[in-house]
Amino acid sequence: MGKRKIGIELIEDKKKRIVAFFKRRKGLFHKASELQSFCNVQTAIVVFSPAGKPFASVSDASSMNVVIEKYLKNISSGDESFDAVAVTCEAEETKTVKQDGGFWWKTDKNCSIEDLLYLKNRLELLRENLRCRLNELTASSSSQ
Amino acid sequence: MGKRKIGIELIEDKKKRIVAFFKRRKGLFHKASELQSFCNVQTAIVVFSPAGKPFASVSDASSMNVVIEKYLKNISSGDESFDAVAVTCEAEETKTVKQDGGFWWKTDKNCSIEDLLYLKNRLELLRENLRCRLNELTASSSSQ
DNA sequence: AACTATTTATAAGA
DNA sequence: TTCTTATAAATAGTT
Repeated sequence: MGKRKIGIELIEDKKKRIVAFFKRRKGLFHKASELQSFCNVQTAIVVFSPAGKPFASVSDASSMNVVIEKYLKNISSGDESFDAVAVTCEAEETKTVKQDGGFWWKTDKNCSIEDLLYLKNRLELLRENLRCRLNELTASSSSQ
Repeated sequence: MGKRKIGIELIEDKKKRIVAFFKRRKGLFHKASELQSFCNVQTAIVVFSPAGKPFASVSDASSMNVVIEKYLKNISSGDESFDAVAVTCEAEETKTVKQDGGFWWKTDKNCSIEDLLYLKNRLELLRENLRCRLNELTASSSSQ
């Protein structure tokens, strides 16, 4: 949107990229707040700036936070039934990008078993990483 | 946006609300993916539909780790500026999409309403538990 | 930070 | 939902 259309690719000019990031982060959060107001739903968004600074937008004290909490709770309790929903995108992935503006969210109608298994594996990896981090924290504090 | 401007308030007509939710969830995730591509940044969004169905969009498999790691660090350092994740859900949504070599969008198809509500509840407890656990760890280590 | 030419997103309607 | 269309919003490039 704007004076010229830009392709779905990294904005090379660093300065422009930074400016675009702030404009778009603002826009994204605004959209989230509209969604909350119009539809009365919870939303949680986390975005890291190019410099690595986190920005978050949460509809209330739960959403994302809740996700993390639940996840950790799951880890500590050893409950294996936890099943979260996760989606992955690769920012610089350019393998099979569609040209007509038809993006990933408007294609498949069916979620394959493979997709679900892949997702499940991703989540299990995440849990393991969290477990390790907690172990570190626990170890460092108990060793005092 | 559209043929008429609507105020920032709940859309009373339930049917219109559902339709708006669908459109806007799609738009929100689209904006997130653009942000990722244009600025090469990580994003994470989680949304719960009025019916409690979770929808998520995470930039990549490791970003969720990053988000949580950052979240842990932020909490322990007392930095409250952190915010993340947006989620949207739609009661009858039954799509899951994968495309563009890494872009994922999972709505749901194989999960029951019960599963989703369970997930939602689990998520809503996560943060509190995390905070408590970190407080314990911080307290025990700093008191040494 | 503002402005504005354009592109996008989307509320209604079919 | 799905598509089209009239409008409102977002934003790229510019000042």
